Amino acid sequence: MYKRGVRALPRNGAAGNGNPTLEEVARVAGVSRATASRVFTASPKVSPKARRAVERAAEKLRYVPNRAARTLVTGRTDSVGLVIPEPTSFLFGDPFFPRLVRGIGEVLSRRQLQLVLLMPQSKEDEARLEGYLSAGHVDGVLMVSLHGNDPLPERVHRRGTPVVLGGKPNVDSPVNYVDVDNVGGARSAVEHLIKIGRRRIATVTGPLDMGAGVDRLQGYHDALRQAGAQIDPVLQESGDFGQPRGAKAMEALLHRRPDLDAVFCASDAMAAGALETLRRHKRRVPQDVAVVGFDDSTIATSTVPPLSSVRQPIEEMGREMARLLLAGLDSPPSGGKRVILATELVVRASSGKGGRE
Amino acid sequence: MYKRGVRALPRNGAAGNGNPTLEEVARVAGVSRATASRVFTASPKVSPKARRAVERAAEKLRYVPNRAARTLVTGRTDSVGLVIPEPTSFLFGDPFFPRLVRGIGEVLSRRQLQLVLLMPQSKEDEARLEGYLSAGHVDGVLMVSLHGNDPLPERVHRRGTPVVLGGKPNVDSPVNYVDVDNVGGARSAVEHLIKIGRRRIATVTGPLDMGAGVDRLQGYHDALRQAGAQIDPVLQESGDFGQPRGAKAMEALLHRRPDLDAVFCASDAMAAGALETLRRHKRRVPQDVAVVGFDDSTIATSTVPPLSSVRQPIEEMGREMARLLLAGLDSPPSGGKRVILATELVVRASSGKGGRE
DNA sequence: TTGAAAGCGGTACCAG
DNA sequence: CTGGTACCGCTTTCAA
Repeated sequence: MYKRGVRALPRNGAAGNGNPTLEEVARVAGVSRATASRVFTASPKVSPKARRAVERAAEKLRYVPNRAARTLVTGRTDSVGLVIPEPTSFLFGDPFFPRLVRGIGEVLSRRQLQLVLLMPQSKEDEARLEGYLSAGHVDGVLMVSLHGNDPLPERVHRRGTPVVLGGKPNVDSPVNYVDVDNVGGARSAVEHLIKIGRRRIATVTGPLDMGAGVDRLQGYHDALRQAGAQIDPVLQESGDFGQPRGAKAMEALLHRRPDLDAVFCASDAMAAGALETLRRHKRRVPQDVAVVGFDDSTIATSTVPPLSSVRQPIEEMGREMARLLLAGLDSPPSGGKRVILATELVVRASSGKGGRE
Repeated sequence: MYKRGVRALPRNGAAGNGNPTLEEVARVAGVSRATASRVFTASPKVSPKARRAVERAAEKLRYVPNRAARTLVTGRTDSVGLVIPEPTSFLFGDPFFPRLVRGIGEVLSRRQLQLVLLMPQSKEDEARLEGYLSAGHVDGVLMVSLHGNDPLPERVHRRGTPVVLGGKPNVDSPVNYVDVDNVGGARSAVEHLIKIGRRRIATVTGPLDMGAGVDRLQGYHDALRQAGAQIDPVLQESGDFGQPRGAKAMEALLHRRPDLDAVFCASDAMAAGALETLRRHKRRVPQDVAVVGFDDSTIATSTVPPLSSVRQPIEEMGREMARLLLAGLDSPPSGGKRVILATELVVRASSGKGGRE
């Protein structure tokens, strides 16, 4: 009874194409499949002669190992997914993401891991994505820009796939995450505004269904409270990190409190929007209204006047996420690890020299 | 002699985690593995009773089919890769990509295919990527923004993986592609400039290692030649599609030909850069110098004055790429299919009313 | 150092 | 309609 070659015609399924298999390489090299395999798994115990024979055969046949087969036995895919559930227009417009991806890529690339970016655009996409991630397409998952109480990370985590979040999840969750000190950053921004003598300090918040949005608002509150100031909801308007909403929010704030003398925006893009509105309303910046943003992105230096802003180490955040994931790849399922990175206030003309102090 | 459960301890490799297998689902459901499999492959021949039993068991065990195993036998992964070999800063900055991704995503999503974005950042990344793509991680590959004579698409194509390019490859290649009519678009832009009476028409080209760059320059030449004008290399400066280079190129052109009266830029971003430079040199647009861009992106309407530009159907290009790939997924390896989409000139103030005609 | 063989978790053919 | 079973291509004992 044969074990192979029983069929008259090759079955049509089978890895689709007629790519060479390890078996064929072994045959050409005149060794067993086991030995050939050892060559590709960098196993130590192979004679130089056998190794060369296999390498030559592989080259000749243009052999590439079938990942599905390898994954099936090793349980590894050597790739990790980065999930960003944002509309493409947002994803590609925000200067945050390229920096994050760069940081992540640096670390993963060194470990020969393939980074695949996944961008669910709808509820159905997310459902399918859960299957994709749970079914062993990737060894681990990084997720950022989660809104609301997205169940995806926990679900994937529960299936035994290592997960690291960028940004604190909204609900308490056993999933590892890396975040920047949003509370502290916002607090230092507002403290700075207080120090330069501003008293009616407004804020344009981020999306309040995201940790970053909530925390930056928290920092704003903390600083005011600590200075013994009242928290006035009229001085607070919510946004979405995008420039148009920043402009609109500023409009609303000016309407409600024409006498405000400073505004802290939870992103540079929104701060840029606020500047537009202030200009239209003939408010001088920083003389009449001081402005501080958050991110210290390229936007901050290209506005007129340049924006004071809270700098976050985004590349480092990406690197740290990747490192945390790598750690989780080797060791058994871990959870509850968190890393918080420091932020730093950068003062520029929008709240600095030329002001009225 | 047992076939299963021979080992005292479960082997540690094996799909890593202890996720439930089809075998277990079948056992719980009281049916054979074959029947259970039929339920998940949407095979018609299953009794309602058996089907329900399997579904219940699967639910209870939180079963998710192992993709590697399935792929190994079917040869399909139900995912397709989109390769964009650009630095992250460029990728995320250019308004071209979100629109393309949106178009692609629309079509793929409907077919339940997972889109994975791959962004090689270095030569090593590209080498690894070739392995990833060739090893059967994806059923098909879309590639855009290829520079020079990148061998990747042909290599992957030769391994039997369907490939569709966005943008004409530089060398003649058997790979399918979708492109917009860059030559025609550029020609109509320049014809328009001629028609409004401009005679010393300069151009800032795209990267000349890309089809889009070459073709738009070609269109510029065609229009001039057809009008019986000389082609003056002094009126030509090369760029990279990015805004800073557009500004610099304009600088150089003004220096060489202070009397130029129009400029055709191969991208809106570069046209925006050119506008900056013209403003700095106190040239009025369009009175002294008319400007036309390419892309008709959001940039075009936000500059002062708004830019005339060549509109390209980018979402449609994405959709068409996806459709072409889908066609290739079902049928045997095809090649040489090409789709060219029409472009359209949109005239705005930078070359229109208020001019000197 | 090497080869034989037992699976990894599915799919699909073949009998019944 | 169902179960038994032969693979898919590779890794990894186990013995030789």
